[in-house]
Amino acid sequence: MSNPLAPQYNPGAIESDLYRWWEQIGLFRADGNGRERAPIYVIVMPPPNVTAVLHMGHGLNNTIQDVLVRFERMRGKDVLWLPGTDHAGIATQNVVERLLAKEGQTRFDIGREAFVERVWAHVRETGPIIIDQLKAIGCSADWRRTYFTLDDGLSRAVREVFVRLYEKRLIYRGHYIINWCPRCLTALSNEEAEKEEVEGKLWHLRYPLADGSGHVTVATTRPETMLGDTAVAVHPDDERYRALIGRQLRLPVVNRLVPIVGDEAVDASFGSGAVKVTPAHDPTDFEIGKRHKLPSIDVMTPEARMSLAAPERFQGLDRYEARRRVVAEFEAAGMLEKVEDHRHAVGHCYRCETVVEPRLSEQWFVRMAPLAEPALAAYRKGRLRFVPERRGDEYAQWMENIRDWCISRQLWWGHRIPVWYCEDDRCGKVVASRTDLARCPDCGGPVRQDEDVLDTWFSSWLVPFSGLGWPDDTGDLRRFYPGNTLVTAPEILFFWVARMVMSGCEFMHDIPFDTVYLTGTVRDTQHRKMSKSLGNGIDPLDVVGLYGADALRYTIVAGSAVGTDVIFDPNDIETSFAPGRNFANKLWNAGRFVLSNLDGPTRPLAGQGVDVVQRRELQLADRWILARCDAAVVEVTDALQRFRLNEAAAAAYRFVWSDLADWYIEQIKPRLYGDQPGGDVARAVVAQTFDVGLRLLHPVMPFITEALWRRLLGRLAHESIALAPWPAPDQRAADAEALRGFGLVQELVTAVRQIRAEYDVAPSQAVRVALSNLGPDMRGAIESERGTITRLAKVSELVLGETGERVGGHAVLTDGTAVFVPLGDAIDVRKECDRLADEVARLGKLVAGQRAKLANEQFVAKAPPIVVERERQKLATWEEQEGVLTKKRELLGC
RNA sequence: GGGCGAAUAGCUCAGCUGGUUCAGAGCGCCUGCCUUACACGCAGGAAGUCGGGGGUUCGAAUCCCUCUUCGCCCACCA
Repeated sequence: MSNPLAPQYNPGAIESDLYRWWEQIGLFRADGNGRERAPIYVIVMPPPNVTAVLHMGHGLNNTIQDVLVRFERMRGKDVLWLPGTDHAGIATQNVVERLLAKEGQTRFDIGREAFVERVWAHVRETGPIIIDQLKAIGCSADWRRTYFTLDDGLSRAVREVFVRLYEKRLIYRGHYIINWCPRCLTALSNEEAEKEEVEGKLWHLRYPLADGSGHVTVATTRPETMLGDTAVAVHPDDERYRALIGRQLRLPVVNRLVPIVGDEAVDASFGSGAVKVTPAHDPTDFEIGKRHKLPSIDVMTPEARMSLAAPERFQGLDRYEARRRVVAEFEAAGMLEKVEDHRHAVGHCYRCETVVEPRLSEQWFVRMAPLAEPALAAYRKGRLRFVPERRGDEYAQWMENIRDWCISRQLWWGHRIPVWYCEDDRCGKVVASRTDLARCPDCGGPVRQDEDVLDTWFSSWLVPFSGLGWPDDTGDLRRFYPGNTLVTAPEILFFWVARMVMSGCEFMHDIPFDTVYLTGTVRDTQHRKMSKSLGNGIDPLDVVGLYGADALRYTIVAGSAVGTDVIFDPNDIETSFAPGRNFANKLWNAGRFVLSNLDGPTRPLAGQGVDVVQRRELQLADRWILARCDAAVVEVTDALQRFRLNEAAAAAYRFVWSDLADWYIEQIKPRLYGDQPGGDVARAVVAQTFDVGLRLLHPVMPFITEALWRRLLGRLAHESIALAPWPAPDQRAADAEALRGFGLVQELVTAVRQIRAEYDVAPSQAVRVALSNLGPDMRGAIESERGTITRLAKVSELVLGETGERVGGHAVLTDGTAVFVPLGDAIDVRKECDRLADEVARLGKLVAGQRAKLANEQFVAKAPPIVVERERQKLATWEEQEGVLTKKRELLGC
């Protein structure tokens, strides 16, 4: 019959057509599955931090999500995959940079309104691109529900939450030292300021006493901030300095008098024991300043240049240039005591990696301790679990040491803070409002809205319910909250995951999900995180273009064990993704073979009709593959349930490639070609087992399995494998006898092939094979699989019993069956003797070791009886094999 | 500075509650095959003191201690 499929799998056209078709039949809609009384299952996904480009991390993350979603969907669960594509915050940063680059600008000076309009026009234009990319790798979310941060629905949720927290006094505003990015010109949360160890210096600077009677040495890593010093602090119990407390120092360079104060925060054992106090530029100093009512002098501009508060010759200098000048002036004045190397942690902006500047400013904060309490309790009670488990400790540790969340950002995009200030000085009312205000609700005077916007995560932490329509009481919300599983990247455990749990507890009175699966990170061969700036990334779409989405997905899944990172070599995409590419092609060709040998519906394997295949019609191989198939179902299902995606992929791979393609399909060829009877049975069994294989693989390789499945078994036009039932284990398929029997067939074929290869028997040359000492399993196997053996091992004649010849190749199978391949005088007797000697020696060692083990009274007494029995069996087998081979040696005259 | 993880074949990694998956897979490598599903394939093969050392146990890649090397998370000692 004609074969419509090309021998080489060509993913391109197939994949895009299939995706379109899936969308047409409403496959991904939770309300379109047509299931009843199904358990509820929700997976939400994180905001991609790049707007228009999918990177490998997202490829990984989304693939794993999709594998689990498809698995659950096939198991009949009502799946809602809520795709949270947040385009504010981080994403917008990228949009802005791309826009600027496109227009050759360094910044926009077009005013807030025009700017926001400009950015959002671009977002609207590029937004769908990431979705198209996710579609290209096969992600099956319900994209209609994709949310954008500035969507009306989401804005309502954000305001609702803000107002509620404000009214509960869990949101407050105040002057504190926050992390400031001088490049992004905004405040950052603690989590956004990534601490990184750097090699720095510790400068020891001398500050003279005002009366000229000596000096005090302070140690600092940041000399430039001394321009803003307003005191020097020492520990009140420090004998060296106690007498100096209350005295004045003359600050060099700026020539200002500052007091010496005593404060417990000072560690007398570090540096010189005296610390310069700069309340405007250091959190500790800020606290000291508050305790001693010291003035704060902000010597820097938002861009981290020296401000007008600094001496004139420093004004406008970059902070590092100012540092050099300050040090130089100290040195010139002989006030630089020494400089030491010093490793310390410095905060870096997580967007642009600029060194963060601690800066005193007025910001909005969320009081976190009350919110963390129930979120921590949920974990402690075991209601929330992490995969891998150890991530739970990180979660708990963060919750226990939680600090208030700085939520205001001095950016032009994102949600404006919904707070209005009355501009009438006599009123001065500050209102948080769910709706825009035009005038003061108290005095009716003019109002202005806070200029700041909210941290992008302030909308993201609400996604599990805001994405379902909250604060309205929607059907989605009742149905899908709480969900079950969150799959995401470990980098955003605190940014996002922990905060979602907190918001869920606070606003929905329940945790949003009970399981958090944290994926690994994609790294290059030097274990560096893949990133655009390093240029060590792989664009998943390149891989899709080259080998198809299924090849990408299989490779990703096969490589991601729980709790470990995934390593790819960006310089060798071909080798990196060869496993997936090869397997996709293998599957495709197995499918081609099966399809070209089916010419209509196959006979049912179970059920009532007259047509049903009877058990006695099954050959040993049929029973074997059915048993293997059942084992594969159990393995894959179990692995997916335990989030061991790599094991699921490996089990399905083994079943399809090793069992089905390498052995079963080879076995049934004569039957299919009509050279042997029973073609209809072979067709029925291969159709069923291949069908099961496709379904087991569908979550990992959706396109190719769908393409093959639709052509198989005369499916109806609207049927999709994605909605086919997940294969159930079938006790009736269990068949230990068939597994043993066909296992021996495999052993025998392999043994003959080995002998053939060993003695360079030409591939076209058939050989005779003689078997002796066979057990009952082997006899049964020969009876039903004689043809298989002779064909696969290229055997001209299979003789039971001795042949009387003595020159040839020997082997012995695990059941003790002796295999003899007579090779006449063509072979080197010496060589065979050596081979046998090696084999006997190997067995001899095993036997000796085993005897010693069993002679050990301790072992026999202490090991479980089952283990002891097993070891006895082993010994018996080895002894028998050794005996057979020793006899062979004697016959050969070795 | 505190907490955690990893080290297994040339490369990337599995090996889960100690004992029949116990030394594995894929890629790479060597040999032979264009056998009418597939050369992105088939058949065969070489290759590892399971990072070093010590311990527990009848038995350790697996559990404990220690050292070495990488990595991650957290951290206001200037």
